[in-house]
Amino acid sequence: MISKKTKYGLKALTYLARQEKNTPVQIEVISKSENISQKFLESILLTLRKNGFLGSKKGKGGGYYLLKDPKDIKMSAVMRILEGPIAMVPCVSLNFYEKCDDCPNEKTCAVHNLMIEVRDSTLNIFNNKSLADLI
Amino acid sequence: MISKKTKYGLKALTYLARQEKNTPVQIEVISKSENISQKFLESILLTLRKNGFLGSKKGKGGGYYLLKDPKDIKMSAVMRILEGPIAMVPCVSLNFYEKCDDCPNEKTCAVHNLMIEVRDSTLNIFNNKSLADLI
DNA sequence: TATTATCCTACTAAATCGATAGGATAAAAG
DNA sequence: CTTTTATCCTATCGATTTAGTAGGATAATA
Repeated sequence: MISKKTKYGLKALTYLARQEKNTPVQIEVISKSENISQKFLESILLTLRKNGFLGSKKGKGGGYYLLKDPKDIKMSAVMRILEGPIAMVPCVSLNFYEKCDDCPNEKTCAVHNLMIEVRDSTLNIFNNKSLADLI
Repeated sequence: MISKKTKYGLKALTYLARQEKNTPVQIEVISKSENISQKFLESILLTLRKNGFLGSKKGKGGGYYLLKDPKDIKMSAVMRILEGPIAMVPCVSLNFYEKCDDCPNEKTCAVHNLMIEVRDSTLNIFNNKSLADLI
């Protein structure tokens, strides 16, 4: 299960991707349109900006806008920023790898090998899906 | 990310599946072999028994044993008992469906449609993988 | 009757989640 | 300049979940 943070972040990104011009959209507008708590959304957009997905503008006429073409925003990149690892166990994660305390040998761990398969199939979707494909 | 409960449960099941005879194995034996807290494992095996995967025997020579042939234990069934939904959002879950509060229309929700794809690819693995395949 | 091992309920510390509060900062309008 | 607007940023918080632990009840075997 993904967190609401991730879900709301994805919804906000698709909202911005649907704008024809890359003119800034205020948090309030997105939050009302997508039924998301404004303050919560604010913190989500902030992390998306800090990670290079969004630009922002302060003051009147300000708001958030996409920095890249939706075609060039891969779902795998977005998911990793919002949700963290795509893998189901840390010992199988490509970007957030951690060794399991209980496992003496990954190679022979049944769970490990199963979860590699799951990771690959999920990654295959997220790597080949851009924000543009969501609209 | 799956919980440790799920991970430990899977490991315990594969441990039992590796036994040649279906003779009961004590919690302590599994917990030591797999480096799992004995009391925690106890509660996990209990839910696996209550859900028809394991049988148990009390007293000396007692323990847990598989009720079915490992070939007939589908990963999807195990995952649903241990972890819950396989889907990444409740509105896409086949067995644990819940409507999203914020979403007026599932059909047009970009996140919804993306997560259906992910669910199907994950389910495709778990449905076609039995406990026997893990060994 | 003693031993062994599961059964079962309740509790808990720590982490995470989904926000909320409130002021600082910067840009634009008047 | 001053007011307005909107993002920036830190801190806090209640609820829930996670990963166990405690301790006794129950049942089977020797």
